[in-house]
Amino acid sequence: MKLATFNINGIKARIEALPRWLEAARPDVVTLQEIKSVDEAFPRTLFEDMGWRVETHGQKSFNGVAILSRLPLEDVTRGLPGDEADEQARWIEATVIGEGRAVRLCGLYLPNGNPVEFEASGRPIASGKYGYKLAWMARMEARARALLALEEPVVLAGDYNIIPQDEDAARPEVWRSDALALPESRAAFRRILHLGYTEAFRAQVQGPRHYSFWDYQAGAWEKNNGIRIDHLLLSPQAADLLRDVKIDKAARGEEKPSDHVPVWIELDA
DNA sequence: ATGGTTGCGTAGCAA
Repeated sequence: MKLATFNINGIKARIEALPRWLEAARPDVVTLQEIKSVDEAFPRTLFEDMGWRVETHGQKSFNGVAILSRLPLEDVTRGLPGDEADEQARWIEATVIGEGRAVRLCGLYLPNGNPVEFEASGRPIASGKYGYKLAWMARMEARARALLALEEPVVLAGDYNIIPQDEDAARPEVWRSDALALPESRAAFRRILHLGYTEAFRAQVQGPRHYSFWDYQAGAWEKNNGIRIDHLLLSPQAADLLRDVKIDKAARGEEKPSDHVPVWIELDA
């Protein structure tokens, strides 16, 4: 089973690039982030005509996640539990029915968290967008813990807006006081990992200069000034099935690209 | 130091 995650930065803007990538990469399932569309405006039939099942959790103008699948999906749920008042569309789950076995798949778009406010002492203040990010991650930790209790293959795939370590940025010094790299953000990410998840990419690839996002500005792509913020976390039962992982870097160099590239894994399922 | 870009939606925010 080939599972991918792809922050497309707007379905309307990627109406050509996304189908092109799907045809070339042929994943079985894809979680999409930043569809930036309400469910009714998502071009569902375009993908259904290509053979994809389509499940969206959209929102006007911002955020929005979706799952496209060639395999059957069951028990689709929308929204991250833990805050009924949260209206941001950043979480979708489905059970993917593979040939061998089923995988519980979560597609997530973790809050960016910028701008961060600081006290005079230099300590970040956990309020506003940064506070929302940390609170959201605490809710995700609870959901990730509950999913582990299933003792089944679980994949948490998406745009985490977390640079896990300095080696995951071309210019780590630029990100020191950014919500994507602040110690509290990284610690919250590690807390989820340390529940018992495996980060798929780092299970197979070591070392610097592996990125999944390059800013549109200031020639970031041309200078390879990127960051690695799109991740797939695997429960132990999923990690045991991991065969291959790849960041599809070439997608960033194609026509009208997203600022993120797809990351995919191959599971023995 | 500043501006550098793209998307959504048609101003200004988000990233």
